[in-house]
Formats: sequence, structure tokens, C-alpha cells
Amino acid sequence: MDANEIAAALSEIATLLELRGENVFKINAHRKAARALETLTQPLDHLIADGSLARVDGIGKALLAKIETLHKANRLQELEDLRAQVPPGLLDMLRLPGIGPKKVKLIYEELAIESLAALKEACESGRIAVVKGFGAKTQTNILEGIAFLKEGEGRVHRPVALEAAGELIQLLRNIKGVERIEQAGSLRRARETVKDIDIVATLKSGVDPEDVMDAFVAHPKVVHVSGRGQTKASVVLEVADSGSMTGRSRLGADLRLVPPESFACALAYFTGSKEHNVRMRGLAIEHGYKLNEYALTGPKGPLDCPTEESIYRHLGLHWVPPELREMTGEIEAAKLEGGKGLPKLIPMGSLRGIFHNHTTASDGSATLEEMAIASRENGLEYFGVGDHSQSLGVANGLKPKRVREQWAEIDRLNETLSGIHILKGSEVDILEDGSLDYDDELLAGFDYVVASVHMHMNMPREEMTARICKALSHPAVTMLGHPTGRLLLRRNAYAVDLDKVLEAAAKHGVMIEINANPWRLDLDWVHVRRARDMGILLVINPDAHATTEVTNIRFGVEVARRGWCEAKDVFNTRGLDEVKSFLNSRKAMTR
DNA sequence: GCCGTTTTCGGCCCGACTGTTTTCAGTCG
Repeated sequence: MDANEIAAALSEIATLLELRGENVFKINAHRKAARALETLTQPLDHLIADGSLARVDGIGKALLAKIETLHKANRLQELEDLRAQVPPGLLDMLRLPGIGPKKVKLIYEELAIESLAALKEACESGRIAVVKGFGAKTQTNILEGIAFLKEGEGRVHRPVALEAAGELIQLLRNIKGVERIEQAGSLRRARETVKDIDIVATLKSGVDPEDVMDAFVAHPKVVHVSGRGQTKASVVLEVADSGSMTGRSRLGADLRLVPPESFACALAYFTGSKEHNVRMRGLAIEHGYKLNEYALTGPKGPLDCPTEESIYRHLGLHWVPPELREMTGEIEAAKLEGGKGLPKLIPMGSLRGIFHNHTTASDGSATLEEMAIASRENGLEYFGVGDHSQSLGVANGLKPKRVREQWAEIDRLNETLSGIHILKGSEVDILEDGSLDYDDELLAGFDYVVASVHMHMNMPREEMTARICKALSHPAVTMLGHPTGRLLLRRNAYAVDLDKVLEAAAKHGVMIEINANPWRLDLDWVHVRRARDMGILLVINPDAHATTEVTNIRFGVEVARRGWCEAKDVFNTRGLDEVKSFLNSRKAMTR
């Protein structure tokens, strides 16, 4: 098993232990180890081989043994025993909002209910309300929860959540009395997908928080109010979502009202991540302080914390950008004394051109000229066309003759268009055997080549890895396009050993694409960071099929930031002249 | 189950809200 599969197994063990009512700290230890595996900065194979996995925080003797067993044998007796002991239906029941392991366990033990269907029936016949600790309200909530699960749940793509958050914030800004308001949570950390919107706000003195809460829960997209107090309200929104099968999705939104002097602490607290916060509170304790969402408090009372920077400073740290708050070494790096320093993250808006884009020649909706102009309007210096290659019939891939016609058109446009330069590229398919979809002579005519997999995605892992590595060894290949083929929330990455792919990319000097399409965002940030650490040059491409999609580059820059990238780590932060000479010298080298 | 520059035992983040209670347990983030 790879690191992510093992992480999933450890999480499953944690949940099953929870349902059995085992020690909470043991359960948390499994969760923590799972999280550590998901965010490893080096390949698991290496860490196991050189024994350094034992030094990863949260992995002790027992969990190390479990991880090694799962890695080698793909199974673990403990997990299989647990699965045999806990009815699988209990895991479904756990997905109900407001229902946790304790309640599920009680329902199972008292009424022998082990499926959602049986639970629904028990609620309808009033048998749940009479269980001790339960009541009429809980019974109604369970029924609502079951209905909610049926309507679809889970995460939404980042643009969907951003739009909804923007609307809520705008609504609240328009209420007189709201002083400061910011989005927090995973949205602020720029996670690829989002489960909840978190908003933190302060009120001017004399304003009644009830008025603000009233407005919040009355927003037209609110379909359910799941909680509402003096300082906190939780709602469920229904929003348009083109990425969902039904065209609509539901997501939660929380509003927190805090006193003005608490704003920075609340913003930091609700930005998370949870693991980052735990470490921050631990640091506070080491300094003799206490940190919560209201204040950083010392022995003589609250310290002055008007900004997040000041909180970090009191704890001996540089300010950590939200994108890095995933507890993957950022605290150690941020230490004012003895830290190795945080990266100077690639600034938003620092891309000067793009390489992987489509036009009406293949499956895009805008012409070459329209796409180039759209790029210019978005402040870019160069636009690289990367239409599909001949084998991709469904996407109207270009035969060599049409490629040459496009080159002629590019030459013409470069004569007439000002303020934007068009580069000749192609998104060339990596064929089933790892060869490329054009012959070497044609390939040599492009300024650069994006090599991507679009077909035969269900290959065994070893074959897919060998296929991609072979393609990367071809001298014409400049960059690997959407390296895992994942579609967020839709389709998993194809089976591939990414660490081997990264090694091949490093060996052959091939760049790796961060696909900025918010429905892909492939490569994921964990591997972006690994690639960066290996000295691989990254490139952010919108994979735009329409003029409006050029702006998607912002999502790619966010992923690069989450992967600790600086401007120098990303090829297209370079200006046109530098890019041209780089591409030319690379071609000269490999010819 | 993990961890240790006051520790190899005894801690392990903490507060809001809900629903059930009549002071609190469970859930959530």
C-alpha cells in the first residue's frame, strides 16, 4: 500500500475503535499518524528504507509496526478483526450530523440497530426518543439527517465555496454595525475542496448580535439552521454547482461573532488547521501562556494581539501564511531563533504567461486570437497554445497538417498583435506504450511540448508508471501535464507511482505542471512540495478551454503556495525573453 | 498509542452549542 492507502486504513481503525468505545487518546494517535502519512514531505518508501519513519512526529513503535505491515503485506490482522466486530452500517450512521460514536454505540447496544434503514424505522416508530440520553428532538434531527444524506453531502470545489462565502460576507458587510469580517477556515488556507465556510466578524459597540444573526440565517441560500447562539450560528446553504451531478450542492457555513480585541485570535483560531492550532496552543503553554479564540493570555492577563503577526511573535515565530498552516514543518521553520525560515511564497498575480491552453482548433471554445487577447487582458506577456494531438479524436486533436497551419497562423498573429506573444506548443498524448503522439520531426518544430495521459487510464500501477517515465525520457518533452489525471470529487488519480515519476522528471529536467483548473488542481500540494524539494521546476497552467478560464491561474498559484513554492520554483514567473532562451537552450541541448 | 531540556508516568486543546437534563455528556470544529 502507498502512504495514502495506509493513512485511510489507520483512519478506519480509529473510527472502528471509536465505535467500540476505546481510549480516546489511542484513537487520536491513529488519526494523527494517518494525517502524518498524508502529508509526508518525502516518499514513504525512502522513509521506511532508511528507518527515518520512526522519527516522524506521532509515529511511535506500535504504529510504525502497523504501517510497515500494511506497506509490505497490504493487510493488517487488527483491522480485519475490527471490521468483523463492528457492523458496517454503524459507519453510515456516523455520517449523520450531530450523531457521534457514543450515540451510535448506544443505539446499537440498546436497540440492536445496525443500519440507516433500521434507524429510520426506529425513529418513525418513536423507539429512539425513549432511549436514555435521547429525546424527541434528537429523533427528529436523525430523520432530518437521513434526508440530508440522501440529498448529497460532502465537499464542494473551491470556486463554488468562494462565491457563496463572498455573498455571505457582502450581505453581512451591508449590515450597519458589522465592523470587521473575514473568511477563515480551509477556504482561507486555500484547500482544493471545502466542506464548510467559516466567517469571523466583530461588531461595533451597542450593536445587537441578534440582528446580525437574524440576517445571516435569513440569507436566501440558507436551507437549514443547525445551530444558533449569541456568538455562533451554523447554517446549511444550497448553492449552484456545475461540478455536481444535480447542478446543486450543499455546504455548511459558520458565523462567529467575537469582541473586537479578540479578532486576530479568532481569525487565527478558525483558520486552522486543527493540527496547526494544537501546536500553537502547545507553544503558548511552553511560554507560560494560554491561547484560545479570544486571547493569548499570560500570567498578568491578555497580551496585546491586534494582528495575527503579533500572536506569532509572542510565541517566538514569524507570521505563518494561512496556506502553510497544515502542520508540515511550518512552525519549526518559522521560529525567530534557530528556525530555517519560511519560504517567500510565490505572490498571487506573479505569473507572466501560460503554456497549456486550448482553442477552437481542438476542443476549446475560443479562437487562438481570442485566447491570446484574453491572456493580454489578464496581464500576461505570452500565451502558449497547447491543443490536443492527433490521437485524441474526441477532442478534435490536430493532425500534423493542421499543426503546421496553426504555426503559420501563430506567425501571422505575432506580426499583428501587440502586447502578447504566442508560443507554439502542443498537449501531446502519451500513448499506451509511453511513446508520443507525433513523430520526432514534428515535435522538434514546437517551442515546447506538454505531455499528458488521456487514454488507457486503467492500467496497472507499474505499467502506468513505466509509461509516463518513458514519455518523460523523450527529449522533446518540456513538461508533464496534469500528472495524475484526477478530477476533484469526481475521479481519483490513476494508479501511478508519483515518486518514481518525479524522479524521472528530475533526471530528465522535465517540468511538472500544476493544473490550475479548479476541478483538477493536479498535482496536489503535497507532491508539489516534494517536487520543489527535489529541484524540479514547476509550471502553472490554466488548461483554459475558454477565454474566461485564463483567470483560473490564481487557483494554481494557491496550490504552489500550499506546496511551499517561491517565485523562482515556478517557470512561468519568468518573462518572455527568459522563457524563450530557456526553451531554445533546452532544445539545443537535447538535439 | 505517543511523548519527554522540570517527565518513562501521566498527561494528551478547548470552548460553544444542543438536547437532555437539573449540572452535564456528546458533538463539532
